[in-house]
Amino acid sequence: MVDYLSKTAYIVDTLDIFIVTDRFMELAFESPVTQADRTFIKLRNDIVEGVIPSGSKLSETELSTKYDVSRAIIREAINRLTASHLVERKANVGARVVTLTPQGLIELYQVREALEGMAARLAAQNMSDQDINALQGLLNDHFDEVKGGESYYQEAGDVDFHYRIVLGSKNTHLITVLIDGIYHLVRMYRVQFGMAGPRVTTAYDEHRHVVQAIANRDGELAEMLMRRHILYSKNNIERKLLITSQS
Amino acid sequence: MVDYLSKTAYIVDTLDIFIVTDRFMELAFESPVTQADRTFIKLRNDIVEGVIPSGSKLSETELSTKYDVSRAIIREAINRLTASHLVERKANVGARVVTLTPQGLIELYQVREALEGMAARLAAQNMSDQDINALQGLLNDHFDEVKGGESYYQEAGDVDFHYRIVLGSKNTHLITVLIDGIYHLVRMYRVQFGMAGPRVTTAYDEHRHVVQAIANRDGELAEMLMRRHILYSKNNIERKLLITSQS
DNA sequence: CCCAATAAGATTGTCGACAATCCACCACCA
DNA sequence: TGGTGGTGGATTGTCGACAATCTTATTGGG
Repeated sequence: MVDYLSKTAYIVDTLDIFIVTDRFMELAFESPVTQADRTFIKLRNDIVEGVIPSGSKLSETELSTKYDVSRAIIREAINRLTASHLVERKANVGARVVTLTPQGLIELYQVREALEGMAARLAAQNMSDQDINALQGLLNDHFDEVKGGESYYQEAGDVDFHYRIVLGSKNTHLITVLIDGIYHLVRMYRVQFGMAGPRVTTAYDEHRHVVQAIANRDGELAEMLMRRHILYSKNNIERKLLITSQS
Repeated sequence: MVDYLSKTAYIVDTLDIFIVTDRFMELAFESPVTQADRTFIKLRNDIVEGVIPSGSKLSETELSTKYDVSRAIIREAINRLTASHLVERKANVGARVVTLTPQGLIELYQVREALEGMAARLAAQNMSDQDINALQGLLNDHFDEVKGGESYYQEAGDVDFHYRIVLGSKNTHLITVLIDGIYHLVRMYRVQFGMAGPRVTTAYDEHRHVVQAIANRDGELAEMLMRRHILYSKNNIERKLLITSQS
């Protein structure tokens, strides 16, 4: 299993590297290394970005020629993607990219709410003072950006914020389920349903309150605030979905 | 991905069949079918039951002779076990069965608390009246057993109870993460740290209260009660761990 | 004309062999 | 003697071919 807390992590998305800032880079660059790893990451990225359309079939032979590896490697990659809930597989039939639905998005955010709420609670109890300081510094940087009108930085900032808190929980299960699994799906929804920027300033305030609760070592409050933050985010996305589906 | 809500589920543990009662059997018997599936289930069971000791190395060649299948199948099984957090794998080195630690048990129960709490909340909103009736009937049966002193049924009853609520959430992610992943680890801890029976009557009351909240369609309360139930359970196990480690 | 059984084609499942990597042991040198 | 570098053995990673299964098209019957 990937251990994000020590330096032995061996699988990390090459794309998230550009989202998560500086001090996590060291983790991120540690060893993808086997060919199955690389193919898995490429495939995952193509799926998340929509290069391989949602709902389409994943032919093993086709992919093996496309990515120039043997079928065994494609199979392993597909198996891992199945574990991440990015593709579904039926025995003797094949694998398909998951189809994105409003219902699926809602279910996803319900799980996020539960897990990240707990992560915030644990972070309040397990993060070092130093980590908390860094987190506050991060928020200040974001504030300057938001204030300066560079609102397109918000997405990266949001991801970074959530990553840090999840990692701060020091709970291996939480970390892997969220970072290896759910976050990729979330990003897939974001990209393919086309929801970037907004909600910048209010989200920023919510982040600040969560961090404040963590700094006060108030796990219960941190959990409540984080759950609300995610709930608002869900509502916001749902609203956007309704609008775009009407137009 | 396994779809427990429809009838297309294709991977189900053969052992859980004996734990989960009647009306889920139909789901459970649906198609294990590919050889990799069977090997995966056998291997998982041997790991959970401790036949393959916690922390031991999983040699692919050795297992392939032992289970009489090719190495490719063993590799696929190991990959799935890795996704379930039952084994850990390092590139070019090999796979090992996870080592069980008190810390790991605590982390596991933290995740359970978050996920099953949410499951109870969603079950209150998504279970059919009919399902709720069945659940209440189940509890009554358990009551008779507990009253009659057959407390060894409690473990099965407990598992059944939790399964139903998780399935009642109707949330695919919750269902797969808990049933395919976390529950097997929980059982592994139960078996190998040797913690069967007790806490029967109090746990029974807690179950009853949760069901009552669900019947009242009070999701918020159901979540709170479920979280407490799991928290108590965790504390109980921790206490036992301390005792056994002292003696 | 519609439905069912069947056969051909294509896709996934499984296997054994070869290549790349790691690990432990041993020799060699400071 | 302690450490460093290399070598041999064993294990994992990768590959292409064959077997089993599903899907689709076709043919025959009602």
